[in-house]
Amino acid sequence: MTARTRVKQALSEGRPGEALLLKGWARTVRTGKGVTFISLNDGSTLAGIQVVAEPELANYAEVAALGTGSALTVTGVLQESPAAGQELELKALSVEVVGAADQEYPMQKKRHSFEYLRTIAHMRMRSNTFGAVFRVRSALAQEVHRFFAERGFLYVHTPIITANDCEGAGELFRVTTLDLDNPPRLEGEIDFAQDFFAKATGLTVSGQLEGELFAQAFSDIYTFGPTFRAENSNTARHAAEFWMIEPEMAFADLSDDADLAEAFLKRLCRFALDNCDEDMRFFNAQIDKGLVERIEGVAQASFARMDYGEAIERLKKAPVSFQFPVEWGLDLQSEHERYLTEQVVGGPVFIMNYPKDIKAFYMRLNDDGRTVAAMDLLVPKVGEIIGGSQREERLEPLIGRMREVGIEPDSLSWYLDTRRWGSTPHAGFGLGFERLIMYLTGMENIRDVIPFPRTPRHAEF
RNA sequence: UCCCCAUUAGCUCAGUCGGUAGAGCGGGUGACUGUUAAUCACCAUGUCCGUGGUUCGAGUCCGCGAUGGGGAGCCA
Repeated sequence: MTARTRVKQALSEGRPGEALLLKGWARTVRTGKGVTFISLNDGSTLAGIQVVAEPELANYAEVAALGTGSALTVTGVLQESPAAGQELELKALSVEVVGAADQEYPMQKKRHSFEYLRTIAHMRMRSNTFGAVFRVRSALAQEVHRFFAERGFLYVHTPIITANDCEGAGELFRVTTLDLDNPPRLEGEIDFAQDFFAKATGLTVSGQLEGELFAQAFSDIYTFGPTFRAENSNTARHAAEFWMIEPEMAFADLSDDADLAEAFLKRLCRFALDNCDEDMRFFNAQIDKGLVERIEGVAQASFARMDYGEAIERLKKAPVSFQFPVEWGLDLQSEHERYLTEQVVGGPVFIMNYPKDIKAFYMRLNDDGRTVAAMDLLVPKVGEIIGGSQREERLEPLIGRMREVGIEPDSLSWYLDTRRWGSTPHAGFGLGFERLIMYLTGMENIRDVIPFPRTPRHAEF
C-alpha cells in the first residue's frame, strides 16, 4: 500500500476491501458527532471520493476541523457506501494533513461567478467547472496530435519570433531589446538595424507562411502553438495570446481542405463525447443544456457545402431582416453566418469561394477572376469556427495580388521561392484552439477556457 | 476603440418616494451516529468603487474617473 492511487482509478477500478493510499485536496468537509466526511479530489476526475473519518483516528480533532482546500494524504480501505450518493468510499485509517487551508480559502462550497473566479485564476482550477475545462482542454490537445499523426502529418514548430508583419492578419506585439527610454534613431525613425535581430521583429500572428514552406517538403504538415495578436479587442471571443492549429497539405485543393476540416471537427466532437463523458455530462447539466445533443449532431452530420454566391442569394431571400446589408462583395456578418448554418442548412456548412477583395492575398484566384478559393466552416450557435483556403501556387498571379494589396514582393522572397521551384497546388486552414474548446464545452468566454488569459490590460499570474 | 449596463458584508444579491443598510450562502461557537452545496440554534462582519457637486440630509440624484460585464468592429 505504498504506491499512490489516483481518485479516478480508485472509483473506476477499486474493489471493496482494497487498501489504498490517496492524495488530494478536500473539496468539502462535513462533520457530525461521530463521523466526518471529506470529499477528496486530486484532479484526475470530476467526482471526488468520499473519505470517512471516525474518532478512532489519532488526530480526529484536527481532521474534523479541516477547512475546504486542505491538502491531504489518506490511507484506508475501500468499502461499499451504506448511504446514497456514491457506490464506494474510503474508510480512513490515517489522514495526514500535508498542507492546511484556513477559513480565508477563497473558494467556498457554493457557486461562484466566472467573473469572480477569473480574479483568482491561480485557484479556480480547483473548482468543478474549471477542473472539467482544463481536463477537456488537455485531452483534446492530445487528440489533435493523434488525429494528425495517424494521417501522416508532420508536426512543425514554426517560429514564435518573426519579422513578418505584412500578412495583414493582425497587430504585432513588438519584440525588442532596444532601450525604450532612448532608442537609436536614423533620420528620425527608430533604427531597428541596431536591435537584437538587426530588424524589426514581433511575436507571430500565424505560422501559416512557414507552414506552407514545410508542406512543400513533407506534403502534409500542421502547426499547433501559441499565437499573439496585439489588437485592442475586448470581447468574449478574443485573447492576445491563444493557441492555433494550422494544417497545410501539398497536392491538395479546396475540396481536399474541406474534407480534412470536416473529418477533423467530427473526430474531436466524437472524442469529447466518448472520452470526456463525465466532464461533458457536467457541462451539459450545468453550463449549456443542449450541448451534448448539439455536439452529437455535428459528429454525425454530413457537412453541407455552399458557394458564397449562393449564400448571398439565400440571405437575400431570407424572410428575416438583418442589421447589416447583404450584397455580393460584402463580407458575411455574424448574424448572416448564424442564419445560414442554423436556419438554411440546420447543421455545419462550408461557405466557399469568396470575393477576392475581402480575403487575403495568398488565396488562390479562381478562373472567374473575381473570387478566391477560400472557405469558412460555420456551425450552429457560434458561426465561423474554421477558416481556410487553397493557396495561390502560381508565381505571377501571386505577385500580382501582393502588388494589388500593397505588399512588396521582395519582402517575402522566400515565400515566393516555393512558387519558383517545385510549386504544388496546396491548401490549409486555421482553427483557434480556445474557440474549439468553447464550442465543445459550452463555455461562453474565451477567458474561461485558457489557464491565464491575456487580454487588453490583463497579464496577471 | 465605440455603445450600453453594473459596482452595497468574504461570495451572490436586495435596498421602495433622498431620512444614516439587509437577506441567503460562507465564517465562528454549540447541537446532531452516515452526511451529500448536510441540518438546527446563536454570534460577528460594511471606506455602500473613488472623487467632486446638489441637498437640512445621498447607497439612492448629477458630473468626472476607475474597474467589471454585455454588444459592435476586427478576427482565430
